Amino acid sequence: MGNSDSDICHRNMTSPTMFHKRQAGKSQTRKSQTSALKSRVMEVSLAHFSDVGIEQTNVGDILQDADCSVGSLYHHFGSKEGIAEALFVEGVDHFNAGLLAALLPRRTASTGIKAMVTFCCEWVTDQPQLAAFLLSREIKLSELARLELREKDRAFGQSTYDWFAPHVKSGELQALPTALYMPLICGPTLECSRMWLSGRSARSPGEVAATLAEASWQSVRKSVRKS
Amino acid sequence: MGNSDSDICHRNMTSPTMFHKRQAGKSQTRKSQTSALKSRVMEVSLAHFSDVGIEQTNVGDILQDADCSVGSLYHHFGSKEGIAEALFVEGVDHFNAGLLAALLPRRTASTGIKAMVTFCCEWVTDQPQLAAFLLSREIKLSELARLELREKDRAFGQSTYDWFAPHVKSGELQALPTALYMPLICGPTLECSRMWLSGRSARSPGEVAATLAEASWQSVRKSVRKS
DNA sequence: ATTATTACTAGAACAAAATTCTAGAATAGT
DNA sequence: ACTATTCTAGAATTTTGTTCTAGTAATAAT
Repeated sequence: MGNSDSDICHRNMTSPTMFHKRQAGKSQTRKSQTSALKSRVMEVSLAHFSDVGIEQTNVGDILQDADCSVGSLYHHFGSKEGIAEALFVEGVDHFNAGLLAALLPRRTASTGIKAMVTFCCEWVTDQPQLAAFLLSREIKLSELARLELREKDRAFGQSTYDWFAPHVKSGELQALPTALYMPLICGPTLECSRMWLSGRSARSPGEVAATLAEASWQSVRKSVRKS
Repeated sequence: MGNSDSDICHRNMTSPTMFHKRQAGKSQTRKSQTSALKSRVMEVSLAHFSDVGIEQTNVGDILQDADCSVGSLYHHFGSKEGIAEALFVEGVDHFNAGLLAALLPRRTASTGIKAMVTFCCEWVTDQPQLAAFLLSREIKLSELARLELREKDRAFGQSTYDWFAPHVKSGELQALPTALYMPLICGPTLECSRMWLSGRSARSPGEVAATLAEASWQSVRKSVRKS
């Protein structure tokens, strides 16, 4: 309302560009610059998130450390939680893929189960920051990401179940509700990981991998006891 | 600087009281009113926290739902995180106390371990909100609370270990690094709980308690296999 | 009983931080 | 060449957590 010729006081009085501070990489394609920017933001954010938590991390620091502008960040991620969401999905993907790669080639029930546990232990020990982020907080996901993740979860569950089924049939593995295999096999390891990552335990999962693998195997194998 | 008689524009121009909206409970003692206020805040906060997370919860909503003033809230809790901290400590206390109460009276290794698992399952199923809050986020604790909790953790670990030790000696339980007992016994259950609480699994821990108890027992018992 | 001290309540003011908004630059598509 | 789209930029805005001053009830001290 009340726009006149003399009304020169627009919302933005300054020209936001003139020349760009950040066009350093002159010869690079825009595409690669963009994807580099996104990974920089995610990397920097992960460091902050796993250090002080999402809430305590402020966007300004991410901007500064990743040498990114407000506009770019909100263009690519939508919000601070959006960054967390992207990290979460990427992390789950990476973990699931690795676990399957460790499991599928095994031919016996015992080696398969133990490979799963061992993989968990190594993965957590190898990338403690990402592990801490995935294990310590439940991210508030958007509806879209929730569905995407649900589907991936389903596919992952199916793949593992396809591997389990023959061994259940052959009597090596107990027949259990599908939803119990993962918790029984990886639950103890993940719990140890949480302890270690939060400093409540000194022993890294890597150090106790063999013990955990044996114990978890005992919890799901089918066996007749002596006593 | 520059205070004069005419400088009547103080920081607070309004009298914040005059009469109080909230003095409804006339006959109650101040003490009980206060503690009622604190529990109201904690109850309301838990609902919000477990629903949308600490970050997404805004203080204004808590204030409104708990019918509390800004001043009171910050007097009692110091900050939003302070409320979370209080909830966390209270929750851990309650859980640990319950677990010990379930474990200590048992006389055999088998019944003790199974009682622990069963208790976990029931506790989570009985108070899903508190469980979701405790399981899904790692709270940023103050130094004071961290130490307090560390000490409680130590005492709890000691109590459980005192119960375990004789059974290890008698050969019923495996001799394991101390830090592994809890993860092996409760890890699968807690993992199932997370699944259920986040809607990824339909089966409540309560429904699968017996199966979990048996499996966890197999993972820590000492036994000679037939095969 | 009177006063001093402390614990608590109240909400306006403040500060800090997240996000929106407008606009310009690079790129892709026609 | 021109149009549409994606991306970058940072000032402006909004939101939200927290501080601050002031007043009230309860308790302790004199």
